[in-house]
Amino acid sequence: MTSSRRKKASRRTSPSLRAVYQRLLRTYGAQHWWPGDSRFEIMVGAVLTQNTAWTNVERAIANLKHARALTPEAIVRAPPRRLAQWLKPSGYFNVKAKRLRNMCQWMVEQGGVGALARRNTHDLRAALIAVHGIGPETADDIALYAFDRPVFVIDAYTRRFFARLGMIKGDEGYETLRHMFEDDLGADAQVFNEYHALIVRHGKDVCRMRPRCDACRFAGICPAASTSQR
DNA sequence: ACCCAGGGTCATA
DNA sequence: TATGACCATGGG
Repeated sequence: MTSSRRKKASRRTSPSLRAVYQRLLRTYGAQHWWPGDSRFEIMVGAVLTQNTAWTNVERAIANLKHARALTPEAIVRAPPRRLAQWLKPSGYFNVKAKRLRNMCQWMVEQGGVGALARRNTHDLRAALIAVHGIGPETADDIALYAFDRPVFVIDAYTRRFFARLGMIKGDEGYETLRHMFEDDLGADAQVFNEYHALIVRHGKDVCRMRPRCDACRFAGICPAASTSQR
């Protein structure tokens, strides 16, 4: 502890989650998530995009549409072989065929999309996670983007991004982070919707936790750029 | 040729 | 609790 003066508070006050959000929004504009024409299509996309590039998911969904199989009933009815074939472009097609069928079977049992929409957020989330093949992130994608619930989605981009900003460690548990964000921002589905989409957009663009990150500097939120760039 | 993508499950230790 | 293997296609 030298006697040298230190800057008050911190040398650079950690940006608030709100401030980061505004930054991203100004930089990239509204993302209009989730791509999809119906609640069900969004649910299907959430399962198919697990560890998979979205462009591949679009092809699989197009296959389902052309086969007129984009309903829970049609998917439950479809021969497993055929379903896997439709899903082929999205990768992991054998696994995803089962997961998608599990979800659709569950939906039919629960009374369909309309019945799900009437459930409270907590129950809906728990029920989704209970489906084999739907983990916390996929469940939250569905809760937020298909059912407009104020649930903050935590994904790899979110961890990397905020860890880089020094706002989290990065290895916290899923629920820990989710509550952290939700408590800070307040339950606002519209903000959560846009925020997560912007984080993904920013991450997809350039930011991959490299020594240099042009996207972060462009957005003015890179820690390394805080002194030099605006 | 290599790396990775809008994860989740299962088997080990 | 915490790693590692596995799933599989398509784009950079």
